[in-house]
Amino acid sequence: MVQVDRATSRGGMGYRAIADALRAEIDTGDLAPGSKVPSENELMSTYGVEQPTARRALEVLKNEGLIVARRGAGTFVREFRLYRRRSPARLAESGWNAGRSIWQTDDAKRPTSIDHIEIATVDAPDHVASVLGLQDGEKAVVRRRRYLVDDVPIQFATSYYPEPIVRGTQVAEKNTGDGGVYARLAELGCKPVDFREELRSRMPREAEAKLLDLAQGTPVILVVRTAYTAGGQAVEVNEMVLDSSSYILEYGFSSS
Amino acid sequence: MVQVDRATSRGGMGYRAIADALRAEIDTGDLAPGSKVPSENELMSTYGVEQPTARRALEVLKNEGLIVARRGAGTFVREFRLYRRRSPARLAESGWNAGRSIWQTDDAKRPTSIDHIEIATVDAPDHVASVLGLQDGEKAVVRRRRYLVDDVPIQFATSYYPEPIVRGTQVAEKNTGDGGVYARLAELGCKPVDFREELRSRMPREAEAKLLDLAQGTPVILVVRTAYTAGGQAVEVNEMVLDSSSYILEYGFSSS
DNA sequence: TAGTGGTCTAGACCACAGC
DNA sequence: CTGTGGTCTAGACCACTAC
Repeated sequence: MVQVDRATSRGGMGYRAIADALRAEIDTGDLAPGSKVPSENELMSTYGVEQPTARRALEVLKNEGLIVARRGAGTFVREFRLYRRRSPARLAESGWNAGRSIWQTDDAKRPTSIDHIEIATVDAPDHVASVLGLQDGEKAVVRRRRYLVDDVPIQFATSYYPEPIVRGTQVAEKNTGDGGVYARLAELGCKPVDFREELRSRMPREAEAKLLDLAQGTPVILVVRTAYTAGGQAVEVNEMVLDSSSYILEYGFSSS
Repeated sequence: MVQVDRATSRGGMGYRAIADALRAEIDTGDLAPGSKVPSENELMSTYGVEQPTARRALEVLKNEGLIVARRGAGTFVREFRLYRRRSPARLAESGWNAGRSIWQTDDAKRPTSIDHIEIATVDAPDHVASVLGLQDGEKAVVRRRRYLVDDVPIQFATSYYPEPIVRGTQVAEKNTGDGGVYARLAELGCKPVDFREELRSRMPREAEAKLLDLAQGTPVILVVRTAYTAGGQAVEVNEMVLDSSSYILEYGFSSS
């Protein structure tokens, strides 16, 4: 009796091979975005495997962010709709920058909104206190809010400001007035003029996935913006959590 | 006889609850980076579940990028070592930008190298040809290479240049000479002075995961840099694939 | 009600690391 | 050799969706 390598071939296909086959169909477009992927039952008969094995194949593609399952309905190839964020924002104007982009978006007319606004005065986390130069006992005003495009959440942001500077101003109120927080800071003699943004990407924590309604296999992009006055003082730290499946980030700069 | 909701509680814990418990231990530091996570056998007896269930719990954390399994050895809490990439590079010099960063790195003395260098003349992909303004039939010189830090691959980059411009120059050779490609382009009257970088993040394709030796649950960051001459002509498109677990990206800019 | 995805058991065997 | 992670079967039951 011939003994077949069970873990790898077993004469049939393993869940990896099934995942590869489906992924290939997605890549070539045979399975177009939005279309239905074969059900577990169909995979079982097509590839001659049991349900858990068929299931694991789909699990792989879910974790790669290629498909989404809807219980009772089926599993579908994922569709993406990207939103472009430019830093600095003036990049949106024409210039060498107006040329063709690698990825196309159509954000111009998509309705945007904000919800979940929360304002508080807190002891800032150590890393934030350090950047803002807060002394022992000095607090921070924190503003949290969620951004939506087409009523879909795509970003959650948490901004910190030195409490001694913004105490009693509109920075600590829901309505920050014309020009927003930066205009208020300017009136306080702390106009932000230099900016640094630090970025990372990783898989989301559970709370982040819930807040942004992320599908399995969707990383988040962490953007931390620090704003400095002309004097070099940091007056804002803004920690943003972005749904990576909804964003293209764009930066522009010139050599000296 | 009391009927317990089987899918959720069953009296014991589901794989999600087990994953939550382990994740909490990682978050609090009870399970420190590098330390060994309970084996499948231990989870089975601790939580009174079968092996596949214990296994699925670990699978969740793997897909979140929190742990890595080494067959025969065990499963371990992941350790990260971050490398900082600054754009523009001059940000490295002092100034308002020299202040404390949110994430700390120690790249200064880590040895970096390049391998897998490949150079070819090809028909550029449509989106690249469009950006470079290539006419029908005009080709592109493409340079591919992989970047390593501490002999660990962290980035794979593919650069395209208009073949009519760089034909027969060192841009199309392995050794690009002093100052690299940008110095050669300058000599050709095509000095890059303006830059745009577009970023995305997503889970890696299989080929990307292999090339960068990525652990499960590790997204990639896609960076596409387009370089323009003073005349506004695009002379380089550089598509980079970054291991998100190894990188912090930093951008700086000033208002007006 | 039928079909689809989601969870779990019970048990088997394979591949690999470390002692 | 033992223990660890990796793969698979066979069969059960639950929860949800669409008809």
